[in-house]
Amino acid sequence: MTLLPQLLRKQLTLALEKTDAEIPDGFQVAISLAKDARFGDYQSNSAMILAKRLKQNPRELAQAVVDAGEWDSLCEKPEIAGPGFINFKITTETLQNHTLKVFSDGHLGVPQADPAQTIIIDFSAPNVAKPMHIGHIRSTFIGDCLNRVARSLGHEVITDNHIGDWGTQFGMIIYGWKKYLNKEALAEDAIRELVRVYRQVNAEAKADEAVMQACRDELVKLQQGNADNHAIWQETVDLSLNQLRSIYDWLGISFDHYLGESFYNDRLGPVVDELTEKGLAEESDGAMCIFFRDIPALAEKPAIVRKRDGGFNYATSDLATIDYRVSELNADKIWYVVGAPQQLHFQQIFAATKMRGKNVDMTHVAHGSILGSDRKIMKTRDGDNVQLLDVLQAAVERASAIVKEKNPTLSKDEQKDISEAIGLGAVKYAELSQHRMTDYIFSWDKMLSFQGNTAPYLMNAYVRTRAIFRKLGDDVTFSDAVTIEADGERALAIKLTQFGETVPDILNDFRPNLLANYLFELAQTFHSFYEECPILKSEGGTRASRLVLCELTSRVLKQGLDLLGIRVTDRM
RNA sequence: GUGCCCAUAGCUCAGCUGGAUAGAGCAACGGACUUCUAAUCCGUAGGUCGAAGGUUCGAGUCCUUCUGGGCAUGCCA
Repeated sequence: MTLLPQLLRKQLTLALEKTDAEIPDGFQVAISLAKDARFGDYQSNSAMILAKRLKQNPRELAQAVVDAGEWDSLCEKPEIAGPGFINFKITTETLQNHTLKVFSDGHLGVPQADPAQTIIIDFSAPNVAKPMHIGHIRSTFIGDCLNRVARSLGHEVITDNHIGDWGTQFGMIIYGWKKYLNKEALAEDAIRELVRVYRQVNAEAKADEAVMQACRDELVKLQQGNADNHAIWQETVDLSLNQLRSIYDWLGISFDHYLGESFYNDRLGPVVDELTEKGLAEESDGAMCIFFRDIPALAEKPAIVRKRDGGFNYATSDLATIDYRVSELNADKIWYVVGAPQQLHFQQIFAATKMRGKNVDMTHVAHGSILGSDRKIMKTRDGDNVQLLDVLQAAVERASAIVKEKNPTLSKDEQKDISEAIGLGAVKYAELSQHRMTDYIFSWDKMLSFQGNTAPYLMNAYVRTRAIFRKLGDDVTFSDAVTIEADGERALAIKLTQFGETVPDILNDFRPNLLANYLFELAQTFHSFYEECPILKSEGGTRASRLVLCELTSRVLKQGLDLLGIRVTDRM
């Protein structure tokens, strides 16, 4: 279905072509939301932009365009304001019809991508044998949201959790496993026990060179394929993954693949060989490096693909990963949802991929950092960061206390279900409603806030819609007419039609917060409508129309929140 | 040294490719619940958009310089 701004753009373009203005090549008119509802629904600044290029009077050009246009029933005759703004107000008739179209559209007005593309999203990527801490929520929630949005637009999405399951830390883990492991504790909470063992060995190794050497020996044995060490490593990975999966399950997040670093082990050597044969990598100070001499920003920043000691770096691993994704997974695009500090690394591997002649569109979807109370980044290595699970549990507990207080008659199961939806939703929304590049200091208040611009506010709007239909019973047949009279009805209807404009926008710059903002505004608009326009107490066509608006709000909120990874419940 | 990111109300943050009187939430103050869930609504108050220049009819947004923070910068990932 065609969105309202698209219809306006088409008419505006036709109008412009009828004037005698000389339109520069490639110039396209643009329609945006009206800055202020008093001006109308949509506006175009294109007359001013064009007039500037043509050195004409912007107001006169705007007037000529408006006069030349045929606006029919789409909108009132556009008004010109200020230096040359063109303001559009959709007619009531068009808005009513369009609202019905959205209501009967299976995608709620969201246009489907054509052609659909195969997109790999690489996100979350925690390390094995370590607990996820609060810093992991950014990549995890943003990645999951982009996955949901891209799928809803009709793309073929493959989610891949590129876990850190290989590396030097396994020397210490294996050494500790053999010497200090408590099997019972391992069965109880594997990651906790692995961390305990790792820390103990780490402390010893720092103090005792012999222990350090023993760890290195264990690592070498692992790398050379020693059966015992490989079995220990495998069990460590399996146990850790089980625990990670249970958190992902709780969060409603799933991955198509868990192709971690170890998966690419035997592909690293061949990558370096190929780079060397093609002359892309060269020896420097004993290491094999790719130089980017043609790219000023990277001219003095080579990427090391093989260390002096023969070991490989994560640049090598990422190049091998790209090969697999392109040749085996047929990726058109790869999105890396990884923190901003790794920008240089991605510039390098993207540049290297281009030099290798691979044709794949890659984006580093960077995000800011979560800072500790000392304003320092919470790094994965430090053990004493706030753990993700602790935050999630605290949020659910807090929600549970409030649910019990507000709605004591609910069954135990319902209370649990609702508390989880609210608590987990609140934490997700706190993350996703913020611009992804903003750094912020971790705050329990922020994560556990349930008032104002939060997930429970949006969920509450949904609950209000369901309460009405619960009261009405099952036998609701929706009217095939929407009549818009009250201000609250008009504001809600136009807002509802804008869901389909918002969702594709998210992927323009990978911004889940645009959707969060939209849904918050929708909920606000609905709450105002709800206060102003009684539904069940109204009659006839008004009632029927309001029920449609209410049901459509319900659907858009549910679907919109689902795209953020947030679940709704019928009561709360 | 070089590069990237950030600085907006008391606090936490929006502000899309330059556009109209810079917006929310929290906190504060004043109203609205025998009513479709008040986790709500309505209203009041709160700002030299870090500083100084520049481009433009128009700058929170673009350019330059400066200040103050964060991060990255050849053998961890």
